[in-house]
Amino acid sequence: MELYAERGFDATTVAEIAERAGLTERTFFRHYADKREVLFAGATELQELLVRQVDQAPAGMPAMDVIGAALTAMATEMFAEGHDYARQRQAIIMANADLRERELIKFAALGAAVAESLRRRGVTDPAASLAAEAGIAIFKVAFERWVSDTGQRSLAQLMLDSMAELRLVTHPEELASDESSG
Amino acid sequence: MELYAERGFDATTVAEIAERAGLTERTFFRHYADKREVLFAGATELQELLVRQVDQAPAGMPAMDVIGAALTAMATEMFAEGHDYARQRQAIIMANADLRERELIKFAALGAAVAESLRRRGVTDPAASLAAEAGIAIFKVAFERWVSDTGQRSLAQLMLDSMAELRLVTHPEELASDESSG
DNA sequence: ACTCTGATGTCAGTGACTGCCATCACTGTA
DNA sequence: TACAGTGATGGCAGTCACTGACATCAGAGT
Repeated sequence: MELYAERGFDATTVAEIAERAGLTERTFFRHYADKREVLFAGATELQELLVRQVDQAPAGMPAMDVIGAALTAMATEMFAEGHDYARQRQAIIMANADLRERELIKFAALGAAVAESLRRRGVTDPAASLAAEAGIAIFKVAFERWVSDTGQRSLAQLMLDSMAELRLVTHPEELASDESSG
Repeated sequence: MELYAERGFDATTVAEIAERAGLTERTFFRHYADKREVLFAGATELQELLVRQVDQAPAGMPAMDVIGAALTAMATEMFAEGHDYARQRQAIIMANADLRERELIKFAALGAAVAESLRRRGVTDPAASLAAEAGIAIFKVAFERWVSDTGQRSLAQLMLDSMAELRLVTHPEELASDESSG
């Protein structure tokens, strides 16, 4: 992380990382599948947490409500890791095309895992996929705001906001008077 | 494409591709940014077509309707490339993690471009992003079905189906009697 | 014949990643 | 203590994607 922040991702060699970490290049690749994985090590925990939330949601709850509850729960529990750390990591990721790719694959894996969890709840197949994708979209928007924001609002709150906005988009006939002000 | 299909993506070296194509390895990299790009060369055209459709949609049309019209138009115009070719390419892509990553980045670029196009129409920022993401989700589901299907139904029809299903997920209160039968 | 330009070939190099084998710390067993 | 097994690590050589620098060559214009 230090080296990536100092000189950028591309300009950092695995040999340098290994040296700074006090181990061999060979050993580095035994811990991380590739150079990028250093930045995405926590993604699996995040996925497990989200899936657990969906699995444990009360039966009969509508799919999007389950998603919403899981997302806000994740936002509260998970991102105690710190706003600054998340921001630095995100800056590194956004500065490099390969890292952006890897981030997308992580999101996709998240979506797939959530969809599978929804299916376990009895949600039918297209609905499960679409609800999961919508959830990921909500998460992306909220997370992006949280990172680029000065840090005033909590990730959980931003998650709720972005969820409400998705409803506005897909249910335009429900809107009262919000259209002209947004 | 031949080599990828014959012996797999990983087992195919750029040197082999260059030899089969009758050119140098160096020249290959002048045409394609990397080894994967061979399979995604057509993605830019697809993106331009989609953006053009959104840009040219009548003013005042709701965002999701614009997306829907653009997607079906794209489905009709674009995928005259052939079902078999698309299926072979998709098999190659799904068999390799790096290729799946690249596909996701292409989808993300598509989404970003569509969102930008929606913003040019005056759609406000969160709505534009979310509508675009929803459009991509619709496209993914429809495309996946089209590829894995025996080829009976057109991509355009599958696109309409998946779009209707997204509405069902996000507007559960509208459903008439479909829930128990799906 | 000359020049300019763009596409290609040639060559050497960097760096990510892998396979193979030796080493070493640690654990359980006699 | 001695011994064997196991898991993590180091060391080393190799493959291969990808890049930069330079030479070459074909075609267009003059």
